[in-house]
Amino acid sequence: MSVAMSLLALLDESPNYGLQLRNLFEERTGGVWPLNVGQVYTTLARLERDGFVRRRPSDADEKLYEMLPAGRRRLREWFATPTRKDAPERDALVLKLVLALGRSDLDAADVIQAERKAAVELLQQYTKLKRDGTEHDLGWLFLLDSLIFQAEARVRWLDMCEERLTRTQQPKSNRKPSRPRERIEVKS
Amino acid sequence: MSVAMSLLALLDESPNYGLQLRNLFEERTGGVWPLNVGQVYTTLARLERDGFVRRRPSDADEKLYEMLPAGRRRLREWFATPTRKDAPERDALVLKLVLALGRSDLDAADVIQAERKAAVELLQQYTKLKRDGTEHDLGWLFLLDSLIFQAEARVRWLDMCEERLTRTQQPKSNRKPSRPRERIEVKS
DNA sequence: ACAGCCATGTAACTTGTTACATGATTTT
DNA sequence: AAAATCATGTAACAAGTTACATGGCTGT
Repeated sequence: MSVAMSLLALLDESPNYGLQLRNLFEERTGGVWPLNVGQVYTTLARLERDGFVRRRPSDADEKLYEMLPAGRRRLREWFATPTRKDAPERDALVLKLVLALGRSDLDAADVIQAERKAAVELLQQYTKLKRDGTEHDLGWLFLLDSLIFQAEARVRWLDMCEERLTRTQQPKSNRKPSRPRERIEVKS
Repeated sequence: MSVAMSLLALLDESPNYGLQLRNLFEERTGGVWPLNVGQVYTTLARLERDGFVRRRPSDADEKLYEMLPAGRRRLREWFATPTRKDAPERDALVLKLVLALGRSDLDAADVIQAERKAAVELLQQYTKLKRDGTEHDLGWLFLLDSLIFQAEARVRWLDMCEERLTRTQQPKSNRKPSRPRERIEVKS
């Protein structure tokens, strides 16, 4: 849906061509969400099929797409309606931990540590990206902040999982000496 | 991938049938992530096609699936390797805000408010679910905590966006009187 | 027999995704 | 002219998802 709605939003500003739409999309999102050109064409075809857009008849090669009333309605509706799903999306990382818990052949704490390392690296990557970002577009800030917030939440969650895990395993005792892990500092 | 990996993990514990696998999955995830039975069968077929599992030949009706070495390798690899994507997933809500910023026909602040309301409701739903959860499974706790952390992060992000927005719009002044919004309390 | 559930499937569809083909235009 | 780049497309696939068909079993 995301790509389709993006194209509708862009076309609502002005009729446009495929590649140009790709470029606009990547501009708006600061290149954080790359978009394969091919997908623009496939998505445009699907939007056309569904009666949301059409190729402007007056255009020489009929490659210029423009909005149709149904498309405008769909877009308005999308903006107005909070995106709620009946069930939360399945989260690969969470699933991995849940499934790791039962297994005798691996230590859930190890999985947590590996994932935590990756998550922290990602977080630092985002904060760096935000710091070095030359663009001062508000949308770009929103996007980067979102990535950072989500990544932070993930790291904190992993920490809580680790804590919960060691707490329940405490009774068995003789755990590995838990070297204190480095504190991560995150500036908003 | 999530469903496929779940089935592999469950089959790694013991060979099993389609419906039983669905039930096990929903048990482990406390019903938070419903799984259509049909999808179990389609996914099993794909796993079989790829040589990760097979129908046990000794089984009467050949409906019992069991793990193959390649499947075990795949599973081990999945547990060992942090899930990193080359680009972050596109986030419909973030996208919506980014796209809303440019538009003259709607106020981004309204979109934020609507989404914030929905996000807070979701968060409260999760905290309630966690509080009332009769099961005390560790995996269930992990899962619920993850949902809560992510939802919290989302709400905070929306607040930050709103703040950023009003700050940049301040100059223009004569904004709507910003009634103080209710504080949400979240207990971990 | 029949209603109802258990269980297994499958056809069809959605969104996302990319590798490749093709033609047009521009640069060297 | 050859190479590079722009631009449009298409075929094919992955993963998720559901509506429906089918067959077996169980209790009334």
